[in-house]
Amino acid sequence: MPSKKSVAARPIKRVPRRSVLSDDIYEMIKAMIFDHEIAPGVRVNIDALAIQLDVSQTPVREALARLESDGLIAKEPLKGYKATDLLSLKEFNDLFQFRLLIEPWAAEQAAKLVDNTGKTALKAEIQSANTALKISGDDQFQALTEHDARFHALVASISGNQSVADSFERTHCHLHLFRLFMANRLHQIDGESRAKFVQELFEEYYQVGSGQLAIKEHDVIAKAIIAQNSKAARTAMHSHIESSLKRFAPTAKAINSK
Amino acid sequence: MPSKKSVAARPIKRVPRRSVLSDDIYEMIKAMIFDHEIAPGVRVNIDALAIQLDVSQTPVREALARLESDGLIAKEPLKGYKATDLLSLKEFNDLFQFRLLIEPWAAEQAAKLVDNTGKTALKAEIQSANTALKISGDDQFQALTEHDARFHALVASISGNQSVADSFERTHCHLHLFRLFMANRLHQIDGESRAKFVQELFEEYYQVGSGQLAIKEHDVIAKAIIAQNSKAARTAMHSHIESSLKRFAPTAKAINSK
DNA sequence: AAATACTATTTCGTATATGATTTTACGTGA
DNA sequence: TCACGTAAAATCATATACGAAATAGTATTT
Repeated sequence: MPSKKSVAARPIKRVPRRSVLSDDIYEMIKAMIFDHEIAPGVRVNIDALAIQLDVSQTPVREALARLESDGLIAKEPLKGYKATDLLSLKEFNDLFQFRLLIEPWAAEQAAKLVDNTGKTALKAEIQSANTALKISGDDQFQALTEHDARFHALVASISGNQSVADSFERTHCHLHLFRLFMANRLHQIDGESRAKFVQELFEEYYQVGSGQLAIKEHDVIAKAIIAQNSKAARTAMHSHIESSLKRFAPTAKAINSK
Repeated sequence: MPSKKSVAARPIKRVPRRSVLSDDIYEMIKAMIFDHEIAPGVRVNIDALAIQLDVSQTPVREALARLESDGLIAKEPLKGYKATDLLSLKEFNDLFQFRLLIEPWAAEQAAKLVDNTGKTALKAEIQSANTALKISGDDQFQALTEHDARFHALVASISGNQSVADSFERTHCHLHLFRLFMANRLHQIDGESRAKFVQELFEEYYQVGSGQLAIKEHDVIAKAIIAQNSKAARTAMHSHIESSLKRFAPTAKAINSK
């Protein structure tokens, strides 16, 4: 009797769930940290989080263990997990110094090793940045930040060195920068003392100015890599990171002197 | 009635368990990977591991999630965890390239920023290396490897840049190198064809030669840092990593062409 | 009134049980 | 003999329940 059954069973598309629940939970919690739904320094209650996400504790625990490894969550034994604090000014500078050590080299290697697939990917990413620039309103900074993260990860991956690419990704630098930015913006809302100063700084400088500048610098880097000009790629990446540091420094300072 | 009880309860030393079980399990599993109790590429059965370590599945899962983040364990959804394969020749070279990017810089910074605490720690670590050299037999290589890992981590930490120190630690480079070495040695036992070649290579070259050479190079680096000669520290670290690469390359090649 | 001790509540850590998916083994048929 | 299919075993993923530890709050004592 089963011959017909096997035929009948065929159409049932076996989609072997590509991701498991704990992976989804990991991404969800990361997103919650990203947009300050879980604020820096705030305790994370496993029970409450499990209830909120409507799952059991087990996948939440696995996700938190990974996030701890990532340095996004800190664990105090027998006390609980808490979101890590925002970058101090020193950590902020250290992070950029680290990037200066590996990213210019990565860009140089990328220029040496890039193939057609890589060139296409770079062009596509630059294209998506230009699209992001046309977005207006609140989402623009997030769109630009996401492009930024993807672009730098792409260059690192084209460099061909997995160790370098991994170490860069694990800094989660764009996540940290976005958290700084968000914290600053949130901070303005209640403490309106320096409102004018910071308001201008962001609405003007970051959303438009910095965004466009960063995109233009990305463009220079991408063109150098595509042209396989390794020296140009290296120096373009170097100065991009340095000017990025300069653009973000006021934010980092403002937060740390709050 | 409880006054006497409180007095009686006093002597019970409250040792607030400094580490939690899942952390211990994490270290245990890492150690099992380290000495090939869990061989590269082999599936890790959660149930069996939990029974073997005499704990429940929960801490094992948390530990495996962290090890996955570390790149020591790979996860295939709904299939299970498996120990990552040994470094390919390319990964081996990439890893050393990565180290060349950050460690010479770290040594340079360490020389600039080192304080008395750091100097003392460096001297102590060099001392422990000389002790390790006096060990005879099977444990010597492990002792030297452990010193090696500690020394490089120490320099990275003295550099003062947490991002750099973290990214270095997370490469687990000494763990990977030791696994390569162990695999090579284990491989010789059954496949005795190239036994003489490899036997000599290790008993002679690595256990004595490479060990002593590495220690001497460490000594040069340590002295440069203590003398706060940053340029010397940088170049010493650079050439140390390069000669380390040369010493280990035959092992990496032998394994990958097995 | 202040400090200490005790109790209660919350929260974490661990263990066990259940359901879903995959792998393996076996048997039937070509 | 090989291929296909079914069934059983193993294993992963998730949920729930229980026990232990820490914090907070309250009461009592000095």
